[in-house]
Amino acid sequence: MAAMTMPRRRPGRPRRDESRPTREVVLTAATALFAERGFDAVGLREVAAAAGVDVATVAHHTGTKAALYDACFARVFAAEREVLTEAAAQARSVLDAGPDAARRALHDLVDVFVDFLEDRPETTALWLRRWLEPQRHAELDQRYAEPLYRLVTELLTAAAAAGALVEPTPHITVRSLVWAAHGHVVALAAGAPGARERREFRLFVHRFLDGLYGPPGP
Amino acid sequence: MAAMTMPRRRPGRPRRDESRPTREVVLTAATALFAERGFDAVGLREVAAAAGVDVATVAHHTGTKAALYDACFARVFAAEREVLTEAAAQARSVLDAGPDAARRALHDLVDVFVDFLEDRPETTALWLRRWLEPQRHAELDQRYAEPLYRLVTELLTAAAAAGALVEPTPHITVRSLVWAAHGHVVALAAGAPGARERREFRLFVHRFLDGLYGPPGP
DNA sequence: CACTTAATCCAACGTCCGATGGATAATCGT
DNA sequence: ACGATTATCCATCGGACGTTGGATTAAGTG
Repeated sequence: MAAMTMPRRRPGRPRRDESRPTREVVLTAATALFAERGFDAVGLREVAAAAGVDVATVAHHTGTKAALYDACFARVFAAEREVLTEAAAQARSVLDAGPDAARRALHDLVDVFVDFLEDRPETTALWLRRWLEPQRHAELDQRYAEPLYRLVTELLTAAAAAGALVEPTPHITVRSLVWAAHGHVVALAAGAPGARERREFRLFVHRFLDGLYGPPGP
Repeated sequence: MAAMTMPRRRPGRPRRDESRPTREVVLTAATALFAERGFDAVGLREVAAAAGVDVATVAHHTGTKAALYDACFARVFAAEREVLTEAAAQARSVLDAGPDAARRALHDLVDVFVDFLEDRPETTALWLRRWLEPQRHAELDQRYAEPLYRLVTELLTAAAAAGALVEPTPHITVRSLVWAAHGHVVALAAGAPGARERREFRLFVHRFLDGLYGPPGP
């Protein structure tokens, strides 16, 4: 693999763990703690201990505590954006291949979303904290939240325009599904029995989406 | 009005504000602050200042900071429980008066719930904080959250048993509706245009509930 | 009037926090 | 071999925090 892009080791004292950049180790530890207890309840010494380094090392890699917080959010949300953007593009590509194909595409899209949240439950925790304290996350909003909502809302709108489904208020539908999914993750974390709950929630969402496919016949 | 139940003024230094008990003033101020920023980001001196008293007065009336926090939650959740319990009883009483009546009763029930949340948005904030940090609210769960969920879930189950609607997983439906409502309140707080959004969200929920009334005909 | 009771505030204590200056170690470039 | 560069830790500072002891005020009670 391209030796040109493989950066030669730079001068300086070597990292404690050569396998993973210290910054990544710190961010991972901090993300878990922030997700569980929030900005103010987590001390930098605690983050440092969880990452196996000194508090000054944390500061050296991520600056102030607020910058560390933002970096944790950005990393998680960027991963989510990547997954969803691709899934939405795939859904859109089969949108006008008939109502059945469109329906399956939307099912797949929400399944990808729910899979992602179940796999990385800290995403839900961070989103909830962001919603609770919008003033602390103003910039993140424009970079992640708004584009994602717009993406999926436009997808629903396009599906409705193509006659695939009936949807008078797509932005409310999207928002409600997103929140229902977060509620699902919280219920799982609170100890709801796992496998069955996961299956039933997907069926619930599918059933709900199918309800949008035109009014019931007479 | 019963002079017997009207307590004579007890000895001691009079309150600053004779019209409202100091404890209530403190709880109201603390609730707003905790809802907005959470337990750790709010200082007792800040609460005291918002209530117009000294920090020692706060301690005198509510004990430790954790006790003050719990008292705020209990007050808000008790109000919610009161409203919902009555609305659920009313819905249940007309449940077997035919599908149309049952449908209207469920619409009314969720309207009461959404009305309450819109009226007191701090309820949503406190619920989200409780979900994020369940270990801090173990006792509140048993007193408020579980009974409420059980109440509404059993209502849906009874409605399904009476043949009024089709509902394979009532607990998931209830939870999803609750979370969608909280998402609605958060969107309103974030600046979504008010009156229209309120109307559309109710229509959305009604539409969703109506989708449970049997599968679409062939 | 004296005594009790209740509400309020002031001042202080010990603790923990985020941030920082500076020392040390290990690697690279020359 | 030697300075430059980077990573790491130790020690510390000023400030904010929750909590508490004790003084003060104003009412009821006898």
